[in-house]
Amino acid sequence: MKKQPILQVSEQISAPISMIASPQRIAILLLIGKGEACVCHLEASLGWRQAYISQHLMALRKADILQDRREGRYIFYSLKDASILDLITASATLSGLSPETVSTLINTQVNPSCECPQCAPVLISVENLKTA
Amino acid sequence: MKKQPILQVSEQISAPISMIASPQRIAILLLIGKGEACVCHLEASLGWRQAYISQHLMALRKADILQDRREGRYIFYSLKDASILDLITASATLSGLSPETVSTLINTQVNPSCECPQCAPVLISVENLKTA
DNA sequence: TTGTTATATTCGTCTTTTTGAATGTATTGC
DNA sequence: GCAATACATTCAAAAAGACGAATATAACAA
Repeated sequence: MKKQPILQVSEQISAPISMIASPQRIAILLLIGKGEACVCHLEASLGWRQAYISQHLMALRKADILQDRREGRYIFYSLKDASILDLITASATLSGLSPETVSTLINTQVNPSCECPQCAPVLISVENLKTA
Repeated sequence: MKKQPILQVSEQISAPISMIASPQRIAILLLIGKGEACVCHLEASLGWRQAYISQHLMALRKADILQDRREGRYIFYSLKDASILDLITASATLSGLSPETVSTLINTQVNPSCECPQCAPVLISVENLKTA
């Protein structure tokens, strides 16, 4: 198969699409949304094994779609370029979903099953408040 | 792996993306663009075997991304929803390509190697013109 | 009807990707 | 130091997809 110029450009174009072309990747990206999410958060929200989630995160990080930030024992992932959400929204529209449906999913909600600093911020008891 | 609601929606969202997540599919869609293209046109432009192209066209048709129209011996394919080009453009932008680069590729140019009615319209000779 | 052209389809193999299992590493608390 | 927690990495099996070869169909022409 000869490599036509158009195929070379197409290879470049298809890179981001190919990277996120799976329900799992889409779900992870939606959960991260415009905010941050740690692995335990995704674990609690998706119900998958930790290692499995890390594999996807690793791939997305290597593809420069995600970036990570360590905070103590937790590592928070966020989108390197939020416009990847536009791509997801565009695909959702094509499959008949309303942009609103997507936006409600994009919002990073607190998950009560997750115990990371973001989902379960340390509560200050009344007694501690007094001394503060 | 349990199926969380978000995964079900993600499956729906990922359908169009997954369908076009390959350089070959992208190239074909760009060549069709907002116009029409027959298989022989794609064959001439891409330099691939006919059967191989037909396989991709068949898949894209079954996925409701393409529609076809027969005209004599030729079958012309066109996008069922031109907004799939927006998805392609969005991915191109993410990979650092300018929207202009994409638009120049989208234009359906005539290919001198293709002999379909669109690329090589029947020329009326001077003599035939006289009698017309 | 027979041949030719344009395209479709089926089948099998090969390559890639996905996913699970097991294990490794970094950080915190004791 | 040691144990526990949060996450990463490697490896291999399984599933999916890509691609080539061969063949089928549909329309036109003679």
